[in-house]
Order: sequence, then C-alpha cells, then structure tokens
Amino acid sequence: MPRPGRNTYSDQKPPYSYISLTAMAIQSCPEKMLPLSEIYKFIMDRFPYYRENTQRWQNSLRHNLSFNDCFIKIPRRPDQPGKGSFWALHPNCGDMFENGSFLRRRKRFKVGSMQATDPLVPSKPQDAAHYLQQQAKLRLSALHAAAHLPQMPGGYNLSSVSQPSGFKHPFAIENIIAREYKMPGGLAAFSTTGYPLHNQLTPAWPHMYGSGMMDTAAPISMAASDYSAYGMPLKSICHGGQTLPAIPVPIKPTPASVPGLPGLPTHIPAFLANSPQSLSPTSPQTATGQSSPAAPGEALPSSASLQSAVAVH
DNA sequence: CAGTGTTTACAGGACA
DNA sequence: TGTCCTGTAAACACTG
Repeated sequence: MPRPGRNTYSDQKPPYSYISLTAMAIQSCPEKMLPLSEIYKFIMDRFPYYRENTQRWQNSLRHNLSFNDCFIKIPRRPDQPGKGSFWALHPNCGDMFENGSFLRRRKRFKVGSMQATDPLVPSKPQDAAHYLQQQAKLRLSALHAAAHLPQMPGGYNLSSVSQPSGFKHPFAIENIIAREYKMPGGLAAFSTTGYPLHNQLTPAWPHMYGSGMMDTAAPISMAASDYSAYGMPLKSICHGGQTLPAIPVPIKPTPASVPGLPGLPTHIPAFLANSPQSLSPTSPQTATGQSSPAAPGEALPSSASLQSAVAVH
C-alpha cells in the first residue's frame, strides 16, 4: 500500500482499485452516472498519478467497466448525442467494499448471485439500466425544481431537504476517506496528509469554492444549482439539460424512502460537499442534517420533496 | 480515425 | 495451496 507523503503522494499510485476509482467518479456526480470520458477526467483531475500512461490505465478501466457487473451501461437517448454510453453503479452493489479495503473487494459483485438488497431494484442489467434511467429522470426533475424553489429565509437551506437518514454510499469518497481515518497505522495520516483533496479541488472545482457551494454559510444560489458537483455545468452533463437521464441514482434505498420513489436522493460525497476543513477526522462533518452545509450533494431534495417537485413538473 | 466497448489471456497478490 | 480479485495487454468490433 503506498504511503502518502506529508502533504501528498500525488505522484504515487492511489490505494484504490480501478473499480473504486470508477465508483468514486460516478458517485461524485450528482447524476450518479457519467460517460467514460468524464470518468477519465475525474480520475485524472483528482489523482495526478493517472495523468500518465493514460492508455494503459484507461484500457484497464474500460475492461473493468465491461467486466464487472457492478457497472451498468446506460445508453444515451436520442436527445443526448455523443459518443459512448453513461455508466452507473448497479443499485445493489453497495456493500462490495465493506471489508474496509478499497484495493480489494470483499467479493465480486455478480448480478446473478447478488443478495437482494432491495426488491424494488431490478437485478437484470437491462432492467437496472432502465430503472436507473427512470430514477435519473426523477432526479433531474427534482434538481430542476429545487433550483427554482423559493428561497428560504436566510437562504435555501438544503440540509432541510437532504436525506434524513444520512445514508452514505460505501463508494462515496466521503466514506472511503472516512474509512481510512479509522485505519490503524499508515493510512491514518492518509486523509489528513495524504491526498491533497483541498489543493486539488480548489483549482479543479472553482465553482464550488467560488460560488459558495463549499461555503457552509452560503446559501445555494441559482448559479450554483446550475453546476453539478462535478464542477461543470449540469447542462453540459445533461446534454441539453431538459430531460436527460443524468440524475442521481439511489444505490441503497433508505428506510425513509417513499414507496414508489425508492431511495431517491442519496447524497454527494462530502469531499465535494464540505469545506476542506471538514475533511479533518475531528471535523463535525458527521453533523449532517442540522448544521450540515449547503453542499451540492445535500442539495438534493428529499424523497418527499422530490415527489412534489416532480409532481410540479 | 479516434473513442468506446467487449472479450480473452495471463501474471501477481490477497485471502481462506 | 487453491481460489478469487486485480491489473495489464491485446485484439477486435462498433460508433460518431
């Protein structure tokens, strides 16, 4: 396991498998699905190690996408031209890494043999893709609606519409990082002195740092809502932005999920959502819900809000 | 033609 | 030690 340097081991290989990296990329996007090129971009933005030998690791990554059932290919629709499909995580693949290691999975995710995590989630890839696309539609509508919701006094407090259960997908960078906090020995320092998330994020995610998305006190603005957590305009991800599939997808529905809208919005990784300070192990990033910052991820409406939002549309 | 997606093969490491 | 997972390479087909 590579040991992070004092401030970074940016040029060393990250302690994540391609599956982890890909899952991170997908999870980091509020739409919970990304085209291959955006997955590449995410990894290269965040991990300088992968800015070299691109052909090698990108081939490996593509191999993983095709080979592993935990990734689902979601075809573009006619109104979203472009090359390649979107890739999403299978809704039931949530606990592959529950052994705490993101280098090696506890077990390989197989569609046929997987545990029925959620009866509402189709197990067949095609059905799952369709399911994800439907969820995406709902999410996009919700995002759109949320962006036009009237401002709450003192600003639109997104935490009030965030997932109440605080569920975090195991693939979320937030969880990956958090897990590493708990790791004894080497990786203990990883998250604090390891990847320079802040340093890398700052230039790479100007919209967050610049628009108040990362500012715990700043209300979410319309401008901010126009941008995904990916640091690029939602419109560009959504290819026109009106109907497109790219909406976040629930990985594991929460008990709070509304029937009919299983597990709707989940979250956005905290590293996208929180200020750099909150990456500290001692930071109260766990205080999600109440004082939770108006993070892009938390910006997703709750299931109930979603329903009404969708209904409005 | 470049990018994307699929498949096969093999080596190496982790784990039971 | 055998099995499983991961990483890598390569060939090939498809598509915009």
